[in-house]
Amino acid sequence: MATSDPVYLRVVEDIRRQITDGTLPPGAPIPSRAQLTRKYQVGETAARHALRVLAGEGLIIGRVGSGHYVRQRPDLTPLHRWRFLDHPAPFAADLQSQGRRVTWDWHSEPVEAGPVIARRLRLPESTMLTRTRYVYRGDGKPLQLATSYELREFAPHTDDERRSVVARLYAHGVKITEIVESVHTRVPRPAESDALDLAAGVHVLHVERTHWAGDRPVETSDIVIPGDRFRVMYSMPV
Amino acid sequence: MATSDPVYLRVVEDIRRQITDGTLPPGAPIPSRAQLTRKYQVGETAARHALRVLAGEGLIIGRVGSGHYVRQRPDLTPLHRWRFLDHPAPFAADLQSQGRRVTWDWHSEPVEAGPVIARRLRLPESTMLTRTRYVYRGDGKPLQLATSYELREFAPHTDDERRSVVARLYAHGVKITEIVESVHTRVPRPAESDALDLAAGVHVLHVERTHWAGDRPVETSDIVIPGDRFRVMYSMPV
DNA sequence: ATTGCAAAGTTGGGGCTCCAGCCGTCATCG
DNA sequence: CGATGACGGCTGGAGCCCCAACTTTGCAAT
Repeated sequence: MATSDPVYLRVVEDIRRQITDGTLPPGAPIPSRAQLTRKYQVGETAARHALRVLAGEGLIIGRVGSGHYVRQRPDLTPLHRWRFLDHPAPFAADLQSQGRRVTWDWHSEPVEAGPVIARRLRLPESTMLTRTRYVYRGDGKPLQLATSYELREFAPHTDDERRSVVARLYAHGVKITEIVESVHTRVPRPAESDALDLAAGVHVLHVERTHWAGDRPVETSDIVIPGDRFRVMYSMPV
Repeated sequence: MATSDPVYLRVVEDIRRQITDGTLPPGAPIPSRAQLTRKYQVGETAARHALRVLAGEGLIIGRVGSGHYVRQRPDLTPLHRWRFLDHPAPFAADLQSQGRRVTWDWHSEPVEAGPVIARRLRLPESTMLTRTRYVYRGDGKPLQLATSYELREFAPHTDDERRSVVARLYAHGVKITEIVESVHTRVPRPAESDALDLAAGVHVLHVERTHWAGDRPVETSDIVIPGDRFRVMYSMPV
């Protein structure tokens, strides 16, 4: 705008425009630091900063040794961690710190993908998937519903495999390059109210998470957490 | 964790701990770049990066020429902009770009603060405040309810003054040093459903915004925007 | 006592450089 | 023909430096 706009902004705005208008589609490589300095006639510092800003906005993702790429869902801000309103600790850590027992409930019977999951995994609706369900419990009451879906060949067998999706898929030769999370609050569905034993009017936080290997979604999960006890808050990795 | 943790993390973790455990209260000054390099025996680059990361987490705020300070609400992530799900433009810009008429509806009759607003402004409940209400309309239907409260002496008189809170208060010798926003989605209250003519089951986005001058809150506002058309998303300034 | 001003300190933008560790590719060797 | 290893490119961490713009402070002059 002004006569003396920061130099790095020129780079940021140009690349941002190319991503939002589709010139650079999801997965497309962004020029490297060295290339940017030549292309925009800026110093390396400005080029680095521009890349960091774009990564902070969730438009691109940097992969060490490889380069920067347009994220699969540049429209969704990456979630770094979220917090309870009256609790400084991140949610996952919070569960542990309160000494709540976590039980694993794994369903190995294959299920049909269905329209929602099929769209997220780019598969035909009739594809048979493995459904893994974790139910976190504390004081005997369910605290969270988490269901993940993946191809049967990736199904976990040991408890260790159940713990880390990334490590398990890596063992199958599938390398997770990106995790996309979409978070919002909403009214719980009847089935969720039932399962979580919710009082009327209580909201839930809904997290949709998809693991990508390159341009291919390979695993997706839904987490439903009851509560008006927190607000969704984001903290960006810098 | 590992043997070779980044240097800047030591600084980040130490300051973060001091903020979360109350050693550094809201408003407290953070050591400057030069002081950090001496105190932690790190380079200036590491010190700067540490400050940037903490600012990115919403724990501290940098003021040019003055220094870095603990934010008044380090528990709330600062909102940079938010987006529609199916719209790349930020919300405010979006309204303008769609050519929607914005009407100003300013109530000069003083109102009592009441418990919620009084707590946010740290005033007695009986304090008489000026209530300024903006109602954005498009196609004749209300699009957004925004109500802001402030001391009567700061009341706006011209349309220009109504536009910028920061500029108006500055004219009164009150300098805004920080803006704290808390955002969440929820079920609309009956009065809001009425005013915004909402269908049953439609959620609203609720933004609570407070302007701070030093350690004193001087103006606060509530914005209620209807819609399941968007998700709350944050993009941190880096 | 009040005003004005200069000096010192601080942030944010920017430049340059070096290096470890990682990734891909390509050529060479068994 | 397949495996191995070397090499170049890339990111992220880190160091040092310079400067403009801004704030704060303290001193000096009115």
